Amino acid sequence: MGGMALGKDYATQECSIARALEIVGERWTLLVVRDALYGVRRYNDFLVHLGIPRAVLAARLQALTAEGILEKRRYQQSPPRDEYVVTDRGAALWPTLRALGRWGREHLGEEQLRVFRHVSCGTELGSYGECPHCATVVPVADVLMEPGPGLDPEPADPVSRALLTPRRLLQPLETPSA
Amino acid sequence: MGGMALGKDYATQECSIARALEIVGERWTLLVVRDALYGVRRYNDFLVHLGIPRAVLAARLQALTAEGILEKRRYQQSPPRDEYVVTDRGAALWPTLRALGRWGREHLGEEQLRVFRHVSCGTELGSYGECPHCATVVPVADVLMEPGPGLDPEPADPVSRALLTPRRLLQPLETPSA
DNA sequence: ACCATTGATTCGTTCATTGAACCTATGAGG
DNA sequence: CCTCATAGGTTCAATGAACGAATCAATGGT
Repeated sequence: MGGMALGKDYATQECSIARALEIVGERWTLLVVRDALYGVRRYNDFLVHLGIPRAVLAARLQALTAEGILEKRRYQQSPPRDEYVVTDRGAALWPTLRALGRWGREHLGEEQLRVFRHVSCGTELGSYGECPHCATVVPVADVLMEPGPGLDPEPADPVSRALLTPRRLLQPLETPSA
Repeated sequence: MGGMALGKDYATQECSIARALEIVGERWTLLVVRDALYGVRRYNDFLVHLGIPRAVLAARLQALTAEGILEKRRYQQSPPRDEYVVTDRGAALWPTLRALGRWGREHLGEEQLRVFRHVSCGTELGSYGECPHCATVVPVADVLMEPGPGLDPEPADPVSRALLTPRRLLQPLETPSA
């Protein structure tokens, strides 16, 4: 199938976690998926927001597309331009990212950088992305993201600035790009 | 503090997920934590179960200890021998690993390799590690792990064999070691 | 003709991973 | 006392991946 070059797979492991990490466990990969869930779709937006080397970004986008986590789609013909959109399989990584982010905040002693709420009731999400109030798993598209108290209110790059306004996950990001 | 050498951190990222990945995002690290949650504690048991290079294992154990995810403790004096035990901070990574494993099984088309149940009622855990019957999030120590239908019933190494018997998470693994 | 934008590829340097070999401390057996 | 076995590592050369700067390609605007 895709890459799976030497040393990239956990050969001896008979484990779903290991299989998952073979796909999304490389450096930068989960941050690309995170940005995609936040609504980032364009090569240049990933680039400036992540501060990732261009070659690595190209490799990750290709690998994620090959694995069906992102989908490459042409959004304009006349200078041919492509964007990368999360698929259902990619959106299904939300609970993992939510759990990881929550662990990071609770155990690395940070201020809250982003707040995630159930859009229909306003309740803040639990560790796995569930709504404690409604006692249901919140679909990714119904998650509202707001800036938390610890987040820089005047970030340098336009993508970070666009991500300051409260927005639903998956909602495509509009970049001023000027 | 510990490592954080050049290129190991996601410098521009103001994000709890990125902070978390700086600690547990390197190759092998989450599998070491997984094994620790399964009850593996000894250098040699990690080694044979993971098939990890010795130098990398030593580096990861040291880093995880420095970050307070594992605790190094002497379990016998006379030939001085140490074991690595998960701390609360390490156990708090369970939701992340649970979410990742679930994604791996559901989206990479695998048979179920391990089954996790609420020990007090026997109900299989839901998508986000909760008990559907008791309607609570199950503490890590109350999770019962059993082999699933897809798991090899006659594995080669003694650690995998010891992990075949139903057991609670965190419960120390007894290795026949002969 | 020239410059700007978007989405990349190429390339030399640096860093991390790998696997084999070696080292240390101790105890057991002969 | 000598040797082997065990547990827990360290050292090293070779390979692979990441980094960042430079370049390229297609198009459109002025």
